[in-house]
Amino acid sequence: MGRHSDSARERIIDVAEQVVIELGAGHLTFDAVAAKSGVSRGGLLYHFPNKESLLKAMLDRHIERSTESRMKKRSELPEGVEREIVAHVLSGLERDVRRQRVGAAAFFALAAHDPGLLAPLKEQYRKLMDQLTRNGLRFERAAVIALATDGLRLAEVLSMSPFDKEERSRIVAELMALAKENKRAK
Amino acid sequence: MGRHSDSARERIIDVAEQVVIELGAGHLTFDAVAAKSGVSRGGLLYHFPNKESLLKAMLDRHIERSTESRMKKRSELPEGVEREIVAHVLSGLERDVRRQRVGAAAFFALAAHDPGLLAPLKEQYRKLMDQLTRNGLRFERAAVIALATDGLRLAEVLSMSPFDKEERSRIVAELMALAKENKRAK
DNA sequence: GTCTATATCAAGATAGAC
DNA sequence: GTCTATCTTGATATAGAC
Repeated sequence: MGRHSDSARERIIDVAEQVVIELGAGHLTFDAVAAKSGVSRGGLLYHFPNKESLLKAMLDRHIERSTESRMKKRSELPEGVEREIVAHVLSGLERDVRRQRVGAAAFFALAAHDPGLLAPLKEQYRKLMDQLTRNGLRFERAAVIALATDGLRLAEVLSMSPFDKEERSRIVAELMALAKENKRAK
Repeated sequence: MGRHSDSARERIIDVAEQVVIELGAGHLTFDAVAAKSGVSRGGLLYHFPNKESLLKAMLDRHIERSTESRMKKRSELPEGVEREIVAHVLSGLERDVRRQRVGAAAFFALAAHDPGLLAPLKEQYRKLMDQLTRNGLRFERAAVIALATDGLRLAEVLSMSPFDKEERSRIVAELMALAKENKRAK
């Protein structure tokens, strides 16, 4: 990476994300991306030989962004046992639902196409767990908090979360309490 | 419902589930179902005028089964504050991954097709929360445990759970402990 | 109530010009 | 590196026979 051709690639991914946001994952087609980007289908296929490669690129970008977002949150938090898990919760539940939706869309599209393509995420999750427990947070506690965070984000991304604003705050507060409580109990 | 034509409908849904299990959600087509069921495409379309209606039927069945499974577990458990949540955790994480996968597939296919179709699940989840907290379990605690359960199931259904058998047991044990601890703290 | 046959259409992918 | 044109496939839907 680093060539100037990257910009075209990146621009195409931008447009693909737009399409997903506006039309939904099921309507992400080369045609739609071509129309919106000004690039022809053939042009697109130079950069992404098939749809799978485009979806992978979208997923990769989402992973990168998620990690960046988490690191940013982390840098704003004081040191301590719960620093990593709190960064995960807060960055995972940030209020930019649109952005989350894009990642989820690539995710679902890949899951439908070939679940095997999600394998890299397993490795990713493993690394996350390592980081979360690095400072002494109990493994089980870290896992439960991380899983609940991801479950809530999933529900919200799919607009099927039944929780109102106040209930959501209470849930987030509970996650925080569980992260800290563990520290004391140690 | 209750007509004898129901059996044909049910059989078609059975086959559709089979296809999803064997080929993946992305390859669920009328053609594939027709080939496997002996019923022609035209015959299928009599029962399900379009793919969306088939997916909805699959999702409905999955919801029914999940509820049944939870109620069954519930009946095996002693009374107590944590009875409902424990039934949810245990039935949600039961080891029949194949069955879970079918529900998830219909779920993802609907999410890709039109996320709005998942709206009924919001109501469903609301009802679940009501049941979980009926016996005095704190709302936030119930939500966190339920969300973590669902997050773990999602990861497992997509074969992206990084946890081995022993780690999984520890996570489940932690969920149980959180359900009971809450009781004591009350 | 279930089938055959067929129409329509859109998507992914290819080949080769510029 | 990007384009046009074209090929192939397969999914959805319709009409009407049995």
